[in-house]
Formats: sequence, C-alpha cells, structure tokens
Amino acid sequence: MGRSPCCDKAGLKKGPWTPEEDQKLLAYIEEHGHGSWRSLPEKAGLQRCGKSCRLRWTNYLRPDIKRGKFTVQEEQTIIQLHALLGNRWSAIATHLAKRTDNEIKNYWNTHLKKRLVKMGIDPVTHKHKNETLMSSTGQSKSAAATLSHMAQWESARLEAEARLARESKLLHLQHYQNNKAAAPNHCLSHKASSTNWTKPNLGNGDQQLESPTSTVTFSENHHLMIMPSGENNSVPNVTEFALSSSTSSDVKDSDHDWMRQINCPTEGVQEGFTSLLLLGDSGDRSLSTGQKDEETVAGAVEVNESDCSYYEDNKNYWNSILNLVDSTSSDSSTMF
DNA sequence: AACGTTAACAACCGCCTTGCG
DNA sequence: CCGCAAGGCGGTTGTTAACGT
Repeated sequence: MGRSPCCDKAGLKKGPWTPEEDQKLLAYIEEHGHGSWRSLPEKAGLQRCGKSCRLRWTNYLRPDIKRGKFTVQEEQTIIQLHALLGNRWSAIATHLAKRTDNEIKNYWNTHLKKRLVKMGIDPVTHKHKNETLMSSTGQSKSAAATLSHMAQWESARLEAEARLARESKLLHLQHYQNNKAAAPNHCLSHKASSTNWTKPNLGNGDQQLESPTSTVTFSENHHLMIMPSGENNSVPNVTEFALSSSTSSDVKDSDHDWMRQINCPTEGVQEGFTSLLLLGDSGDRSLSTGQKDEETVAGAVEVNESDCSYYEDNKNYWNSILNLVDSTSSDSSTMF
C-alpha cells in the first residue's frame, strides 16, 4: 500500500519531549481537542509528527492518567488478565482504570514477568514449569485441548466486549455531537473503559446496552453481563464479570466477582479458562509453598462434584500465584 | 572518582485495522 | 468493492538514573 510515512519529514524532532513541547501540546488540545493528529503538530506549533504527539498525549499528558507505583491489586489484575489475554495490552488496560497500555506493558516486562520467571512460572503460559513438562508428555492432551478451546472462547468473549465498547463509543460520540454545547474537551480520549459505556437507564437501577450479538447489562454494583443473543450457543449463555472500578476498594471486590463468574458459571463448558489452567494436570499443582498445598489438592478431588469446587480450586491457584508474587514484593494478602 | 551493569520507562517503528470517499 | 489515510497496537530500542565494583 502506498502509505506515506508520518515521521520521515526532515526537520521533525525525535526523542524526549521538553516541558515547553508538553505545554504547547496540552494547551492546544485543551483548547481545540486533538482533531486530526496529523495536522495537529503544525497547528500547535510543534516540530513533531502527529503520531509522536498522539503517543505523548495518550501515554503521558492525558489528565486522566494515574502515574506512579502499581498497587498489589493492580498487579494481581494484570497477572490474571495476562493469563487470559496474553500480550493484549490495550485490552488489559481497559480493565485497569487510569493506566495506559504502554505503562502496563512496561511494568509487565520490567517487573512482573521477571518475578514470575523467578518463581518458576512461565510468563507466557502462566503455568508452573513442572506443569508444562507434564502436559508435554501427553498425559493431559485432552485437558490441553479443552484449555485451548476455553482460551478461544475467552478470547472471543473479550473481543465481543471490545466490540461493544467500540459501539458504545460511537453512541457516545453521536451523543456528544448532538450536544455540542457540552464542554469542548469532553471526548478527547476514547480508550474503552467502564466510564465510556453508554448506559441507558432501565429504571430499576440496572442499565443495558445492546448489540446485534449480545446484551450487556450494568448493575449498580458495577457488574457487566454479556448475554449472547443467539439461541444455539454452545458457549455459556451468561457470562458475568466485573469491570474494574475506579476506586481501589472496589477493585478487589470486582476481581473477586470476575474470577467467581469465570470459574463458577452455570453449565457446560462454562467452567472457564482459568479453571483449566489449574485442571491441566491432576498431579503436581502445588504452586504455593507450605500449607496451601493441602487445600489445593483437596480442592482437586472435588472437581467433578460441583461447579463451585472449580472456584475453590482456582481460588487456590490464584492465591498461590499471587501470594508468591506478593511475598517477593512486599506485603502479602489473600485475594479472595 | 571512574567505569560497567542493570533497571525503569519514554518513545519510536512497523504492521494491522478501521473509516471514508 | 477498492484504495488510501489515519489511528491503534504490540514489539523493540534509546536514554538515563541507580547501583555495584
């Protein structure tokens, strides 16, 4: 394709931004919005390419960015989401209020990944090395196949979520355009996040979004329910998880609910991807140190007896990982 | 104090996707 | 439907501060 590179013009500055450049960019966007990024630098009096301006804005200057140390809850969320989504940083960032994908990616590469490696956990598969060896011997091929299936399902589900976010964004934009009298900076940034969903009120405290494929329901306690509209879904017909909340106290509860709904759903293959991370082998799953092992194995015995034992199982799995993570950082706390 | 190494993070690069004419 | 421009995303590099020898 005949794309013209955006940054190959002579005279365009590269490298670190100066405070003056930041000020110019901020002032321009605050007054006019970013509009077309390509034309912005000239209008704002910057010797930068539009792409550079966009990155500087989205990763650094945006007023709704939280900077500084990641909390334990944030670390836990990143690890969980990475286990589900892999290196889909923007999708992960969607669930971490006020953090940018770039920041999360950097934090993962410089902190979390190394920590997992140190603990003997493969940062790609999130499996303990022993577990990886087991599955490579073929003992758990069927489990691996199911795992793959669940990964596909989770992936599809999250893509649906992203699509809905885009749709709501469009609605949001339309709403904005219909109400031009609103503040000029209203829609400067449109990362999909809980705050960007359009939420028509249902009158009973719950709010709903609809798309051709799914219905999304918001309830007062911030839960999100995606209900595929089709009748013949072989996938779960109800999957609920929580959007990360902007308040730190909610994050923990949200994570709890999110994990519970993934791990303890209602039928069929609904046990969820994360449960199979654990069920991949029936033997050595003792990721934790010391007394946690007994609970973990005990949970495994009950796996076929009730769906909620899956939850217990995964609770132990995640606690194992997260306790290890915590213990290698600073304070340790049980997540569930 | 000088130098080398490592860690952290900002920024860039190139590919992919999306929207629009 | 097609082609292009623009934006988005993930991988990678560059820079700098902190630390160790």
